[in-house]
Amino acid sequence: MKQRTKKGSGRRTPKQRRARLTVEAILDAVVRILKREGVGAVTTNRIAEVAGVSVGSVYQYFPNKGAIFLSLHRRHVENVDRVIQATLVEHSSSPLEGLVRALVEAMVEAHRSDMELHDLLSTEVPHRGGGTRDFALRLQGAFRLAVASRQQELRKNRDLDMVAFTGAQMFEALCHGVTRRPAGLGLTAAKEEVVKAVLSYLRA
Amino acid sequence: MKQRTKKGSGRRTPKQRRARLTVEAILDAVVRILKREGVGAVTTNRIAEVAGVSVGSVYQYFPNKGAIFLSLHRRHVENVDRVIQATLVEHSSSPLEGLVRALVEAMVEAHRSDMELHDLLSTEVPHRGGGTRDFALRLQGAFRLAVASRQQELRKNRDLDMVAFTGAQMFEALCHGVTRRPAGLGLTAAKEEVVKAVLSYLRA
Amino acid sequence: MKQRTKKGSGRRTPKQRRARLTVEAILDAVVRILKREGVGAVTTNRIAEVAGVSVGSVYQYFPNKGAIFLSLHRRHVENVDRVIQATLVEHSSSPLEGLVRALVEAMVEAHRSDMELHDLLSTEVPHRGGGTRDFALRLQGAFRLAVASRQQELRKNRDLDMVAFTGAQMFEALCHGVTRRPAGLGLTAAKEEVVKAVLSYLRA
Amino acid sequence: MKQRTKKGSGRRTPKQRRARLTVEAILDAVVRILKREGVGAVTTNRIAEVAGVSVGSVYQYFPNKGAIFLSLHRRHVENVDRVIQATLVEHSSSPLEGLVRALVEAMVEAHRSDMELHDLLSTEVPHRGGGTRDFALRLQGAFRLAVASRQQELRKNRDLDMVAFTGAQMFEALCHGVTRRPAGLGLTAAKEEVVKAVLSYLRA
DNA sequence: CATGAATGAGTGTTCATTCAT
DNA sequence: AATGAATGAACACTCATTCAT
Repeated sequence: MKQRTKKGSGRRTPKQRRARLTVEAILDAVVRILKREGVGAVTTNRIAEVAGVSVGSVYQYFPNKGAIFLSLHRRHVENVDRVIQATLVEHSSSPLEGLVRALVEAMVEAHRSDMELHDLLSTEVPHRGGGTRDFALRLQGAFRLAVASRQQELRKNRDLDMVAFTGAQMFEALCHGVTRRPAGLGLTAAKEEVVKAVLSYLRA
Repeated sequence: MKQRTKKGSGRRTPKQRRARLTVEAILDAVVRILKREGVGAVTTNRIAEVAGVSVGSVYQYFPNKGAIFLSLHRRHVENVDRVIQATLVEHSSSPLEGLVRALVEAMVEAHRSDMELHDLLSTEVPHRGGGTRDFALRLQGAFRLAVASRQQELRKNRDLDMVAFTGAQMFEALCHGVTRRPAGLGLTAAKEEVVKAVLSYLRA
Repeated sequence: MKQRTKKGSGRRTPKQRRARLTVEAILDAVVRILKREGVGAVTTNRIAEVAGVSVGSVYQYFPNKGAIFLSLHRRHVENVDRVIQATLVEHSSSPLEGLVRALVEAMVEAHRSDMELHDLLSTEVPHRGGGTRDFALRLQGAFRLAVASRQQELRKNRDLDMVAFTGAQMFEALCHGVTRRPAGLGLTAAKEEVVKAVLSYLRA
Repeated sequence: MKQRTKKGSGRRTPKQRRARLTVEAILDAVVRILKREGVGAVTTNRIAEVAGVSVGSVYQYFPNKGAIFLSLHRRHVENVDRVIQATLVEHSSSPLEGLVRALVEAMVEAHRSDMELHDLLSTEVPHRGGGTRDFALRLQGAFRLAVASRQQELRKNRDLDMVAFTGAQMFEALCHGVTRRPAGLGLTAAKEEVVKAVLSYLRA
């Protein structure tokens, strides 16, 4: 209230900027520790140390350790979600195949950039559905939209809910799979296989 | 060395039987605590208490806490694996569709019986790939086998490795999905959708 | 030094008035927290919050947390002391019985108004004799005075120091007792009993 | 259940004996730290160190730090209570004066032996009525008993409840006072003054 | 003077693990 | 082999205090 930029622009007050920076520093610190030293090394004091702040500051922004992990999960999920939504919009008038290919491309890319982190997050960090559920639902929504507006490419009388649910499920799993594919399988081929799989299901 | 049955028969000594029982009691205790009280409540002392043995005994059979979780993971994976392998054998001469349907049926059943546990294990209990990797590979193997012996039902010149990998991936994800399907989707329909999805991919 | 009213009048500068107000706000905040949330909740930050000032301001007026409690103790003790001294003066020429009755009346009244606080202060807040000793001494002084000027009502050759000490002790304890009397004992009766007890000792 | 002495004697099993010993060691450690280093130095780790056990053991016998202080309070109160009750019984047929004198003697003695501790406990250690209330009630009970069986020494129609309440209150305060009397007042004289005060009240 | 974000030493408490019995 | 009391390193979290703005 006290400190406001003169114009009601989108710029944040210095306070808010600093806060956001600190929060990012903390989350990044967790990621760094996670990768370099494993979950066991992630203590609140270590986080503070690596983030270059004091433990007290960590607790200024997060009520407890769990909240930090949750935030991390959320950040990851939001990143991916953003990419997906953007792709969806960008290809709103492409034929199904183009859209699916773009989605696969985007998803795989989003994960390849930080796949190690994502793996750690999902296997080693406790997460009572922290946003994961949410993400799954949004992905379903995306699929529903994509399919609904392209009914002419699909067989009639298919249960849209079912298709969205199953399609989203398959899509996510297979995209993850790409980053984990055994040596010997090429990246491009693997992605193309995902596209093929998804399309063959949708068109079944 | 001291206590052995006189004959080298297959029967175990009482000692060994007791040991096996204790191990089972311990693993079951973990499951019970996990379900009723959450991961946070799973301490070695609590495990011993619920299992009806002393902490010392727990350490008689497991070198450390991690080993208990690993064993639990392994037990679960082995259960599922056993079912899969059995189905594979049983339907070794069925056509592809029959086999896939049977596999889905078996997999879903195996998970439905203890889906809550499996979810907890995979989201809340740290597991450095303990057996999960293994399981994925075996599943791929199963798919490779199934597909290889039914090449006539598939299009030619498909990369068997790729198909096995992608098929297995999809199969597992979708089967899991069935137990998590939104209210409104029937169980039978959901399973049939999985069959459809897998088949349409394999036959693509 | 900078800001002073031009004349050395008794009126305080606005600064000083504000300061006094802030100090009172802080002490009141402590009392409020003490009553509503217990000692455990009394942190310097909470005090500042409830007082409507910043932590920094709290430290402007008190060198540390202990000083706040000390001040509170002192404030309470001074309140009571003021009442006692006033009564003493007012009844300087009354006979012993009248004085004692008036003292009891005043003391009980002073405590009844904030007995809860006083109890908390004496049982839950650490206080290395902060002022309590002082108060006891002043009370003794009061008794010494009262008794010395009424020697004719007492038996001869009694040790004045002893009588003042014991009388003051008894007086304080019994007055406190009145506010803690078990249900069933009337207030007036309880006070009269204190008067009786003190008088019978002094006249013994 | 397992370990029992052959005869159902009062002897405890070694386990219980050891436990009791540890508990005592812990409480004694607190007292020692309290006296030598002040309340501020009483941390659970320090307690363990001084008691010669591990922190873990401290928590084996006390659920939390507060419980230790409570136990200490209780131990003190029980000590005093025991002495009082014993005196009461021993002098059940003495005249009032003898009983009161004995009670004062006992009480002062009980406190003189560890007056420093008692002061610290009541001024520096938080204690939400931990047994103090209880003790006050038992003391009242004692007085009621003492007075009731000696009605012939008292004036008629006095409210027994009132007398017990006020008498106990006075008794405790004055006995405490003895250990705090100003230099110049002799111990014997001070005690005798207490006797005089109590008697003169009871006989008023 | 006021502010309140930042600090970090220090605290209570837990829990995997050991080992004397 | 079984027991479970004892251990103590390690952790999450608090809060009195400071100081740049």
